[in-house]
Parts: sequence; C-alpha cells; structure tokens
Amino acid sequence: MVVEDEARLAAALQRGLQAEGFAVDVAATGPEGLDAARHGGYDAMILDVMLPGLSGYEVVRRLRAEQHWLPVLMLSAKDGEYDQADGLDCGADDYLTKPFSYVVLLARLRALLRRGAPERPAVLAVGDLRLDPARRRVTRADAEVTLTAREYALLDYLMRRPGQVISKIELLDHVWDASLETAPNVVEVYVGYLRRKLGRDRLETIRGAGYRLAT
Amino acid sequence: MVVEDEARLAAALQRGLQAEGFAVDVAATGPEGLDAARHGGYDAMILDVMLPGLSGYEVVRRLRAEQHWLPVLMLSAKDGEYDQADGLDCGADDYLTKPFSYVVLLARLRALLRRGAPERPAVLAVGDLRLDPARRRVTRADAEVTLTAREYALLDYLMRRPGQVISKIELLDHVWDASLETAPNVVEVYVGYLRRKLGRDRLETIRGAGYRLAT
DNA sequence: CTCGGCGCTGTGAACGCGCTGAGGACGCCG
DNA sequence: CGGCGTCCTCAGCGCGTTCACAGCGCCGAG
Repeated sequence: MVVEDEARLAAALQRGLQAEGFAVDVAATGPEGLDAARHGGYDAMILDVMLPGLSGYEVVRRLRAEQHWLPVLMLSAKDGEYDQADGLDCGADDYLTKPFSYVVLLARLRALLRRGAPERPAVLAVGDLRLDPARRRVTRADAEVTLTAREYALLDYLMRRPGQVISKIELLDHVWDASLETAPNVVEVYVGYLRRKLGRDRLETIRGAGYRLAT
Repeated sequence: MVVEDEARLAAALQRGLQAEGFAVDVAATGPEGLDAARHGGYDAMILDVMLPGLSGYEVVRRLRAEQHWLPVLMLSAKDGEYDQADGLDCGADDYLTKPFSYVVLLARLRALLRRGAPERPAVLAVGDLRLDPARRRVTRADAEVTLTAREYALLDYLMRRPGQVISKIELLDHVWDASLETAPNVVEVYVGYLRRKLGRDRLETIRGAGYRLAT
C-alpha cells in the first residue's frame, strides 16, 4: 500500500515495486490511505507525511490506536531530527527523507517485511483444562485455578503426556529434584491436592503402575 | 548491547542509554560482539560496521545464519546507498550513518524494540497505567508518576508483557546489566518500590515463579 | 471371607520465599 | 565540602509451601 499525493512519485513507486514482485495499491489522501490500511489486508504501507485531509502522523497514530499493526515506512521531505523522531514515536517503523534512493527504500522495505509477528507458544489443553505456560495460568472450564509451584510443575508434566501412564518414580525424577531421598508418598500427596482443585476424576490411579491424566 | 570500537562513542552511548533506563553492555570487537549477542539474551544490538576482527556485516550475517533474530541497528560512516542496502540485506533491521543525531538514534531504537513485539503501540497502556517511551513518562489514572531510571526500566519491561509471568532471573537479565553477580533480592526491592508508587495490587507475586502485571 | 499391601488424607512441623526498613556506597550539584 | 537522590546490600520476620508421618480405607489375591 502506497499513500502519496504527488502523482508522479506514486506512479514511479508503484511501477518499481511491481517490478520487484509486490502487489501495490495507491491512495492519494490521508483518509483514503487510512481506510485502505484498515480493510485491505496489506503486508506493509509506505506513507507520505504531507497528505491532504489527514497527515501521515495522524494516519499511523489512528491505525495503532485501532490495533492495526502492519509495518509502516514513513516518507517525508522534512529531515529535521525531531520530525523523524516524532514520526517513529507515532508508531511508524521506519522513516525515510526525500529525496531518497530507490535502492535504500527497497532494502528498508525488505527489512520491514522480514520481521513477522513472533508466534505465541501454544497453550496446553486437555478436556476443559487449559494450561498457558507463558502466563502460567491454569483454567478449568474457564474458571481460574490457583496452584502452588509444585502443583503447577506436576500438572504441567502430566498435561504434556495426556493419556499416558506415568509412574511415581518418573514423576519424582522430573518434578522433584534430587529424588533419591524423598519418599514416593509426596507424589500421592500432591496428586491429592490436584484432585481437590481440578476435580476428582481428572487424575486416574493405575494401581501398581502410576497415574494417568484423563483425556 | 553496543558493539563499537571507538571508545569515546561507545562510552557516550552507554551513558546516554543507561540514563534512558536501558541496561547496556559494551563490546569493542566483532568476535566479542558476536559472542555476546549469541549468549547474552539482549533485547537489541547497536552495531558498528567498521570493527576489528569481524565486520558488522559479517557479525549480523552469522547471527542470522544461526537463527538469532534480535533487532540490529547498524551504525556506519559509509553513507553510500549500496552500503546501506547491503547492511540491511545482510539482516540488519535499521541503518544509521555517522554522524547521527542522538534523538534519532533513540527514536529508531524504540521503533526497533516495538517491532519484535506481537503488538506495537507507541504508548503502552495496561488498565489505567500508561507509559510513553518517547516522553519517558508514566501516568496512573492521568496523574503523573515519577520513577527513577531503574524503576522505569522495570515497569517498561513488565508492561510489554502484561499478564505474563516473568521470573526474577529474566528481569535481572533484561533490566539489570551484567547481572551475574547481583542477587535476585534487588528485584524484590524494586517491585516493592513500584508497588508503593503504582498501587499495591498492580503487581502480583507468583510465589516460586515470578511476577505478573495485572491486566 | 480374610488378609496384605497399596494408595489416600489429615495433622503438624520445618523450611525457605518474598517483603520490608535501615543504612552504606556512589555520583551529582550547589 | 556537604546535601541529595539513586542504587543496592543486608538481616529479620511473617507466612505460605512443602513434606513426613501415621492411621485408615479400599482393592485384589488366595
């Protein structure tokens, strides 16, 4: 998406970028550009600062306020250091002053596109139990359950192996450190705690073998 | 992380960035910088091109080849358009030519740090807390809160990850520089300071795991 | 039916995590 | 040089967490 009111520059950019394999749409005014960015599903936007209707600063500010996070490369004839800083602090990702080198524009655009949003680590889910490792949050049927450190570590281990039978020794080894001296009874105790907090039948006892998380 | 062989510039950068609340380490040669970036867990790197041992181009190229994706702001005396394009195409995220304006460097660094995050608001807001990185100002329910550099850095880090549990070790790594020798107790102390200034229940303690900013 | 053993749970004690106030080291400014 | 603000260390304390223990219920084997 190119937003630029100077027709010749806009056309040149469009042609050049298309030659590089990008699909390019052009808007000539601030409001048009804002609208296109909102609904167009573009990968990035090249945005002039001096625009009829709405300045580039304002366009990017509104986009960010509306939770649109597409990469924005700002273009301006103003080369004052504070103009540049202002543009970036409004939410633009890069800032280029006119006149600019086409080669540089391309390289900066590529650098912007390279940075996709990092994917969030998946949450573990078994039945109506959910465990979010990043937020360290456990919910049961959308109700939050508060767990102590040990309880959490135990549930985490079990939820990564749903349906499998896991022996007390294995749990001691992985959830408790230096298991050599601790009695297997701790495991029974903590399974008891978890059952109380999560529901009686979530954790099955396999007599003589270990425990299993019901799927 | 600042990698710059000119000692005076490196020291000036470190001081300036520390005053902004960043935790800053410095390396003077290419290999040193590469190693630090590999193992240091830094949020971003400012990288000179002309370096003893290994050029900035080569440093960033190797980092990317090894799947390290930390944001890199490249610094160079060369202002040729192809130098700039080369730097960016090696994997740098931004490129600044010397002499540069300190204000612009800061704004670009902020933009860079924003880019990695899944959302990139220019102003961070959680509940009635607002933090403006450009103005370095924090308000709580529209009332200004004055924070020291360390307090600010800590809050900044937490507000970029609202709702997530963050361990004391992680905070030490990112908010304090060269943390190896400092005890985790500092974190507790500064969380205490923040609670006093922001309200008691904004920062939850997750015993045995870390802290969480209430959403 | 009886008996042995595995697993469950309530009690209570020790531990150690995290909070806080006091105070020292350091740098900055008048 | 003294005052001030920031940063950080340290020690004490409160309380949640962790775990040992013992008694009991339940399951399965003979």
